[in-house]
Amino acid sequence: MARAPSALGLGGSPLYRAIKSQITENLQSGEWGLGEAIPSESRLAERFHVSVGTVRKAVDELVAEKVLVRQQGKGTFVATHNRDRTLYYFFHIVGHDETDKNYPQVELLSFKKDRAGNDAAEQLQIARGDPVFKIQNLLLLAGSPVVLDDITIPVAPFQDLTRDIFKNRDSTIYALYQSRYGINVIRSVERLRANLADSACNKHLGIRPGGPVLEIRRVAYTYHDTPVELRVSRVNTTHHEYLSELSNS
Amino acid sequence: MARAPSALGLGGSPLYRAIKSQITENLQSGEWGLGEAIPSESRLAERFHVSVGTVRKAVDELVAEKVLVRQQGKGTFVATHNRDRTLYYFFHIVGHDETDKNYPQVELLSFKKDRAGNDAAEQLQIARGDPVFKIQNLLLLAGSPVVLDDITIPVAPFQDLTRDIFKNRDSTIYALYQSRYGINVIRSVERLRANLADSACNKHLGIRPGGPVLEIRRVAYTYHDTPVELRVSRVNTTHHEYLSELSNS
DNA sequence: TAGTGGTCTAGACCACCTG
DNA sequence: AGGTGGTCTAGACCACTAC
Repeated sequence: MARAPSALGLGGSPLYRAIKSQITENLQSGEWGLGEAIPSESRLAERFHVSVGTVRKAVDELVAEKVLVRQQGKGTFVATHNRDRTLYYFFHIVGHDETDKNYPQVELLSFKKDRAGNDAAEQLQIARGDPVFKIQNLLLLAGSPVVLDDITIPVAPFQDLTRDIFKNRDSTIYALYQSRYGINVIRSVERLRANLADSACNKHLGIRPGGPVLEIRRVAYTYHDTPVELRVSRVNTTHHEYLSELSNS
Repeated sequence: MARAPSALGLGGSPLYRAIKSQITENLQSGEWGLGEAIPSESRLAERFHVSVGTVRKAVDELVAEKVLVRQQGKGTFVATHNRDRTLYYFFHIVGHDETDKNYPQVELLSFKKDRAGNDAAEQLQIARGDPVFKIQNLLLLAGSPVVLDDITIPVAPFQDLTRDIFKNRDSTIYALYQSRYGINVIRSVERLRANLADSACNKHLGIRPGGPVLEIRRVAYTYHDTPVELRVSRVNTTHHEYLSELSNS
């Protein structure tokens, strides 16, 4: 019953990786939209001329990467960046007693077009002076200001973005990137350090000058390790903290 | 060619979970020691009376949990908590430019037996007043003091631990827990906040009083979510920072 | 009842390592 | 050459969901 091995596995990589790539391409091309079901495993197996087991292995990895979601008896669906998912995947600020499970309230402080400085250009892998959007957000938890976000994104992938579009988004910022611009944030690197409050922290977070403030510098990436966004957050850790869970599964 | 389904899958859970449990038990009982190879997949399949594919699925999960390590052509080995692995899995302090790939130098400042206070008791899920070891460590990176660790562990699982055993360990602290006490740290939860330096930070980390210091409170867990260790770290983030990578794979 | 994902089997060949 | 893990196939039955 053996079949031709590696029939499609060009470049020496296993077949299921090739299948995974093809599925990813269909995802990116929009053939299967957000939240929709993709074809059943047996149909995919026919379409790609491989066995169901091979499709399963490809889908397994995409599920592990949270790109797809399986539902037994129903089908396999394209994951969406909704509040339940993204927010708590990339948002790590909780109350000291961790009871804070409310969504943060967001206040847009400023939205402007600017040019990339040295640091932003390097982090976003664009040229210095390239146009970027600079956005300042204030996050309130249980009514009090806790996080001050300075977001920098290149203009290029977000051409038609305006203050109104940004402000009137339905859900999270990453959901906006995904639904309107087809950009899927799948990875982030955060660097944290302790600082002393400057006037902005004092003004917006109510930390007294010279008080402690947690600074988080995050770069968010999409496929192929392409940087999408640089975000510098300043956190008032008087009643909240940054939560990092490291498990193995 | 069908076989009796769920022949061993007691309790409604899939067979490969049962196999996984049996492998884990053999691991914990010490039948297969650290760094040793476990029997080949075909032998395990015979031993447990299942097919190789089922064994593979069980081993897959244990590999994902970093309990086992596969090496093509050689075999499957029991993971060890050596510097290459644990250290960089649970140690997140890097230089601002991330060039710091040197092992930290450790200086033991104090080691004493004490009784658990309210907070430690709660975090470690033991009774208030239960005996604990309290250990203070100073970590130097590139020669300068950067991290001050206050470690609290229950005496119970570490009965015969002494200052000498602790100080003269071969490798990392978690490797000691594993090799001498059979306790495998597999998960940790860290909570970070910004503080102002106290006298201890000033004395050991050279931060001026009132300077910013990053505080990390970590609880490390072994199997069944049993807490093993409470560790409060104070970090001088003048030239170093806490690195958190969140990917999906 | 029909379709989907979830589990399990049995056996093939490949890539890699060791002797 | 023989053993090990890595990939792939083909087909079975189960559990769940929808109609």
